[in-house]
Amino acid sequence: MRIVFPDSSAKEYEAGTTGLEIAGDISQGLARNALIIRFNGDLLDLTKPLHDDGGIEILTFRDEEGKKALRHSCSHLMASAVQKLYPGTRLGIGPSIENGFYYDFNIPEFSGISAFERIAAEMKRQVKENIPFIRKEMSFKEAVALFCDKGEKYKLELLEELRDAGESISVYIHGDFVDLCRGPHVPSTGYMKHFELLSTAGAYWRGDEKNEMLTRIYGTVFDSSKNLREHLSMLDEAKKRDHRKLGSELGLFTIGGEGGPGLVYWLPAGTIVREELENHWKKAHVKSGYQLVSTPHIAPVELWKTSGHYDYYRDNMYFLDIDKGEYALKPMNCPGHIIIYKNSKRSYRELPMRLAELGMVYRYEKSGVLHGLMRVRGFTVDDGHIFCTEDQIVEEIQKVVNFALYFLKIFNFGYRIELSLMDPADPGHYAGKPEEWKKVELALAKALDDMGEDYRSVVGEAVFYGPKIDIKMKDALGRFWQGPTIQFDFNIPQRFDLTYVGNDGQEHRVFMVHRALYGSVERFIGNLIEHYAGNLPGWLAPNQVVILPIMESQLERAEEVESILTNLGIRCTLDGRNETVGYRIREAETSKVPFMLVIGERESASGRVSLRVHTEGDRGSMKLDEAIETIMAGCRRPELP
RNA sequence: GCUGGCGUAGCUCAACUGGUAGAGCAGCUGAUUUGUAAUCAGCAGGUUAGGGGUUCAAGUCCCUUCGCCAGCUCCA
Repeated sequence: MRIVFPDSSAKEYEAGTTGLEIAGDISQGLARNALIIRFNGDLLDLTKPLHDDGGIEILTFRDEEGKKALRHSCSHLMASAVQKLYPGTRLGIGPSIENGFYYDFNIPEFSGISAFERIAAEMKRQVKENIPFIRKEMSFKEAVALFCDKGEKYKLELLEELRDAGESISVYIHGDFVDLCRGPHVPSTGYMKHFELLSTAGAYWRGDEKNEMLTRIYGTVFDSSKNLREHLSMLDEAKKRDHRKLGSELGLFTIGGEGGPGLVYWLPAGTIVREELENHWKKAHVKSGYQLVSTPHIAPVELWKTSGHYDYYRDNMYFLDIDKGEYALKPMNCPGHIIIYKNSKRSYRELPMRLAELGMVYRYEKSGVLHGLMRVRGFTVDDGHIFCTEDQIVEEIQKVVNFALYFLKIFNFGYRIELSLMDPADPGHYAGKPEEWKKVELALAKALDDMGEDYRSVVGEAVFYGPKIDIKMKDALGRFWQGPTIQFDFNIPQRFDLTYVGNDGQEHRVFMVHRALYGSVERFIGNLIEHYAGNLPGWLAPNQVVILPIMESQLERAEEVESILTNLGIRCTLDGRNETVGYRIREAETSKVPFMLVIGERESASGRVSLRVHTEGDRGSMKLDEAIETIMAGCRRPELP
């Protein structure tokens, strides 16, 4: 048979040769690293004998599919260990996921995380034994008989769904363990030397809260102990950067408890961070052609009926009775901006009209989903609504994407753009006419194409009221977060009958775009804290400089320096406490103050200071002006767009 | 919301199978006058999340409410 390689070179092999043998023919190293193959587009086991001509790709841990196969194989390995140690364990599902795998079980008398050691020991034993994974194909009936025999009720339920698929059913066997599985798998258990069991949690069977709760065990596996160690230390680092921990250590905010779950109380230091972010946001928006507005926190329920929120978002809203009317706390800012738009008859000459507000919204979120600043019940959306004509769409989208990227650049976030489009199979689900959708979808794509931005189109991901562009931001640990979002809206202009008078004297339906760049100010600050590990850039640091006189005799000079810095708009504090310099420096370092000015006898007499930079250390003695210059540069606010 | 875990001083954590709470840090007071990540001493701090129950006796066992954490589900 003729085998073609990815570089389009080709070679003849005898029929029945396996992927592993072909890999070995290329190099020993490749054979060692190979996990599975892609053959004529199908992912197959390395050990499967090949019979036809075709294109082969040998996949290793560096390939996404190879990684998945190893992790999925490891979930089988773990399941076999669990089933051996806990007889009577019924298997749920055990897929690979980003960064690892899990398996859901119904385990009788499971002892939680303390069982990990035993499970891991059994897994290691099997790794050492290097048991081969054997694929076996069988008819639907045979498979039912097999799993029925084993009492695997969940597997039988999964099988039911394959009943009419008509394909033959495949199972994978290693040792005594059998699992319903499409594959592919790595050749044997010996491939999973570098695994780690991570955590356990409850999970509903098939993700449905009406079903029974199974025990889920999470783990991960890598191709080398180095990579495993790196991943584990990344998890460790993420834990250290947890914004909830840093937020309370740095005195930025407090959430929940007596103050109510999911409600954020900004402490003075955290308020400075917020104010700086918001002020910069406002300036940047004014400069970019937005008009700032402000709307109330509550509005009559009729407004929410008109907007449609009452129908589809009621369960997440808070209601209150005032006089004889019913009101709702705003879960979104758009209806408020609509009222402002509708305040007078609008001319095409006023468009595009860009309204922006840092608007606090309240949404009922289920108690279990609340998480620090990332998921709360009251938060500030940096909302903007653009009203424009059809001709202006492309340009407005480009402007707003650029504007969003400007904000990510300020903080050195990476990014990835997603364009969410309608599902053409289900046009009834969406507001607006399909031909309008097409037009706008093309306009969004054109806007991105013209800018030369890479993006991924996701069909069927659009919300019902319009297509959208989501920008996911990538932080210092390589994690992606929900970032700026730009959403087209066919629904609201229609519901509120939003129009403008064109140059033809006729009324036209206005086009509307919602956009948020920080998303939620609260969540964004959470992201910033984790991204910077609490070492916020100078302009955001609540306290920018600590002034440290060494002895009481330098207190007067220290006060002079303090007032000089304060007059320059630098946030500084004087720490003249009766403590050693070492002690006060340590405290300034742990509270992550970017700069320290130490003033001793030598400096005091000569108008100098000794500058120390957070995490870097002592910069030595210098003229006050020189230190101020360094401090001002380190605390400079970002350039406006 | 669901499942599980947890809740002891401002923070981090102790208190064996039930025998009426203890330390470090922070705080306060004093001594010390300090040269780049913790000077010393003293003092104070708790209805053990709230409520109810079992017991001679509850931080510890049971019930319940609240909150927090992990995961699931959800996320216009």
